[in-house]
Amino acid sequence: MTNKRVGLTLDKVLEAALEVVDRDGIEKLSMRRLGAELGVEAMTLYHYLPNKAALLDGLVERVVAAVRPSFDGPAGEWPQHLRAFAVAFRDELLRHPGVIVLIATRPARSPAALKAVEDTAAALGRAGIAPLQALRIVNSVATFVIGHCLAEAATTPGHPEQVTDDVLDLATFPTLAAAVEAGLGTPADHQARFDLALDALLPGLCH
Amino acid sequence: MTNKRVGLTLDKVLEAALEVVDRDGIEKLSMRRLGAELGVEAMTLYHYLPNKAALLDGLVERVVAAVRPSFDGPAGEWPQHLRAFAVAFRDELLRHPGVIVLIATRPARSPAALKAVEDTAAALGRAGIAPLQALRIVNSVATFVIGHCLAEAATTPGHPEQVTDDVLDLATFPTLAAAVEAGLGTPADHQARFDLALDALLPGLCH
DNA sequence: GACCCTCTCTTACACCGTAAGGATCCGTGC
DNA sequence: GCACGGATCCTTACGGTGTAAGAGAGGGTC
Repeated sequence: MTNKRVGLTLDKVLEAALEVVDRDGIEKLSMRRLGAELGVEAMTLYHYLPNKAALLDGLVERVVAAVRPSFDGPAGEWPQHLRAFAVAFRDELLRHPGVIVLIATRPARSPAALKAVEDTAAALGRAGIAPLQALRIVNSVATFVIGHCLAEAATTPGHPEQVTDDVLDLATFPTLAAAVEAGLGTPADHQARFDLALDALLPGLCH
Repeated sequence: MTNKRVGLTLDKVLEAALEVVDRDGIEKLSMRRLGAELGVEAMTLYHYLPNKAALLDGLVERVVAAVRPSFDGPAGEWPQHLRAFAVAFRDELLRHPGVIVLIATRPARSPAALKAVEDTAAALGRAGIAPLQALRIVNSVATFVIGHCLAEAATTPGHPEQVTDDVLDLATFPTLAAAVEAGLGTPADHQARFDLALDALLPGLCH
């Protein structure tokens, strides 16, 4: 109709898509809605993307690329390196809850993501760990964070139905009820669970 | 058209749905297709289910209920209990790869699932662990298994594009290339990674 | 037979991803 | 100047989705 140039860019498209997902959830991200968000018809987006799968892949890449672990200790202390990565990864995932399932589902294979993995694994290699074992360690930490964040985001405030759902039957589920009473499912609990498991996993991975 | 009674049941519907997912993948599960599978129109299914979400929840419940950890050691050795649960859970998830993402996304809140959690947590409680801590431990193991299986199923043969994708550039990703050469991404590697992380996690959770 | 409840179907609506092709704009070469 | 060509945007259309609304058939009970 209007046919006015909007000055679109793949980057702008992805940014708008991430905005939609963060605001309305992943299930509300459609080509038509994203187009409307950008003041453009849905089909216009296909000038920047071959299909919707590429859009989702772009979101994954964008979020993964934003993970910036900050650890400036000596290169030899790779457990701390892994911990910094895990913490930074979780922080970024929780910033974009709707994208977590995408990350869990379509592993990032972009050069940037592969480079991050390669660098971390190479650091382990310099500590005398064989490549296969190094990648198992890195992947273990990554999948742990993803699994944790999926659970955390699924029971985080704003999401439908908490663990503390309806009244938990004290008689049939006493332990569960007591745990909910003690704070199960709260943000602090998620943080504590993350720390608990990470502190268990990391030392163990250094056999 | 035919309007013949088929003798449908919620159980039969769920079973057929699981069959479709196992055979064709979760994205091919639609009400119309499921109806066709059962010799019925799509809308007929709504006599057994309020909506599609309930169908997916039913699938989750069905798969979760099939997890039957077998450990007959003394009740006190709860780390072995948790290990048996983790192994049985993974086995069942890998039997239904299409359902994993559902399980990761919509936590099971059925009485049966809650009872399984309650029982495990209660066992930890008998070992002197506080309810909140017990549930953190149980949840840590569960989310770990889910995260691992998501990654495993996403790179399992039959799924699109392996890690060993195109030729991995030996120059830019030497560690990665070496790991792939050594068997990264094979079923044996996934098993090894699962064992590695589980052996790291469990002793650590017993602080 | 009359009734009612259970089961099934038909129709319809609003949404989805995207294939195909037309319209407009703009930079470049003549 | 002007024509051309590619980049950008739109329109239309097709087959798919979940599901709301209501019609109609089957079988059990009075």
